[in-house]
Amino acid sequence: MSLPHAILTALLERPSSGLELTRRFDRSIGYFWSATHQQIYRELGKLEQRGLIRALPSERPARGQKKEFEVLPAGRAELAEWASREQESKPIRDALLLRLRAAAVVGRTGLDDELRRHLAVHRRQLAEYEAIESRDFAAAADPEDRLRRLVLRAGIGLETFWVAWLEEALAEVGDMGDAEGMGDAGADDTEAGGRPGE
Amino acid sequence: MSLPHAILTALLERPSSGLELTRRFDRSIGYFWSATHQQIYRELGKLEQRGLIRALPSERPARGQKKEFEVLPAGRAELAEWASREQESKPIRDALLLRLRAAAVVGRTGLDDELRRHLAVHRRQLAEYEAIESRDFAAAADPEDRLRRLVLRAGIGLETFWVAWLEEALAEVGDMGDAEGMGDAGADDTEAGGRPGE
DNA sequence: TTCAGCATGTAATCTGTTACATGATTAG
DNA sequence: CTAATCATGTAACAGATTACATGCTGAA
Repeated sequence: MSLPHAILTALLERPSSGLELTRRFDRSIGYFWSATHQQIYRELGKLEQRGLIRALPSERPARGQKKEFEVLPAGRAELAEWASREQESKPIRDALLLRLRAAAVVGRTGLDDELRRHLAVHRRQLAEYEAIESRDFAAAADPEDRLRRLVLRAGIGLETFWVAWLEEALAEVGDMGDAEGMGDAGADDTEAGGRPGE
Repeated sequence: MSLPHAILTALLERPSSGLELTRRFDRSIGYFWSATHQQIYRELGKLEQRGLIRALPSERPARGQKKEFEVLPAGRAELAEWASREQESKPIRDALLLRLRAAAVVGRTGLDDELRRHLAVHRRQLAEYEAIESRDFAAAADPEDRLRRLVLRAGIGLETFWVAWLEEALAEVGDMGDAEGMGDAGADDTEAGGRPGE
């Protein structure tokens, strides 16, 4: 149930049309909560029905015409309530880690190319975040900007971690030689977190 | 499309029944790809239909009776193909970061309690990973275990990051005083990654 | 006047979540 | 024999993804 709240936050920061929101989700908010335009339009419809946002009056409201939304007081209240509610964070869900685990059983074909590719992606993302930080938050003073900077620093920290881990992984994998580990080594009991209790 | 491959990996490591898989997903594999028992049973059914796994012959196959599965050669091939295929990693999707962003607009009520709560969770998880590492991977030698250890080290790195970031966040938020920032400060143009291009 | 790009939307499908249903086994 | 637990499932729904459909606007 986070997408509607992501949209409310974005609309409070600036009233926007569906496509404008989509573009902003490709950049700022979307850095940690992505959404496609289909999701956004559907959710805008629901939020309007619930009376949390409204379309700004337009001369010609029609299909293909721009339609801007703003947050109503009920929407702000709903967002404030959600933001202060207890919520558990979801566990990690990362396909690359899963693939490494699979590679331990079916072989490491193409693994180092893939690690290198991901390393390049994370290095680029890290550089982007750092550019944003020095451009927009060189002297963050008010609480609002300090909170936004904190969020950005989470992105920087995460990308920094991935870069470091991928470098470690490449060194490890490069060190293993060409043996592919295709044999049925899966019969042993070793499993991260599992040896004694399986 | 990762859940079937997570299951294939787990079954190659050890043939199991649905509930056994569920328990293993609560620990090792589930640390980075979680799944409920309903998802697992549904997926086991599909994998069996596709001829990628089969149920081990049992005396009395019936409802309520344990039913163990093993991976067929076609399943191993499918997993090997998937593991070597190019795949993009999904962007970050974290509700806590979203809530910080919302808090910048609607106020920080209850935020520091929530940060403290998350900090405790991540500290506990980090300790758990570290215990697993020293217990199961004190002397990892073969490539299979080195890959599994690498995956575990990703978990350790991520939790380490979160602990550090949450400590930083608590210091920042504690430093902001009791002003709640409820004013309509959202009308300014500042947005992480957005100032010039919005 | 046609084409590219902007803008809004629908439909189908897949994945994940929550709630519930049912049978088998074992301890008291 | 009853309750707890193990074990396998079904159903309904919510959320996310992919593909497609439609209308408007301005430039070549």
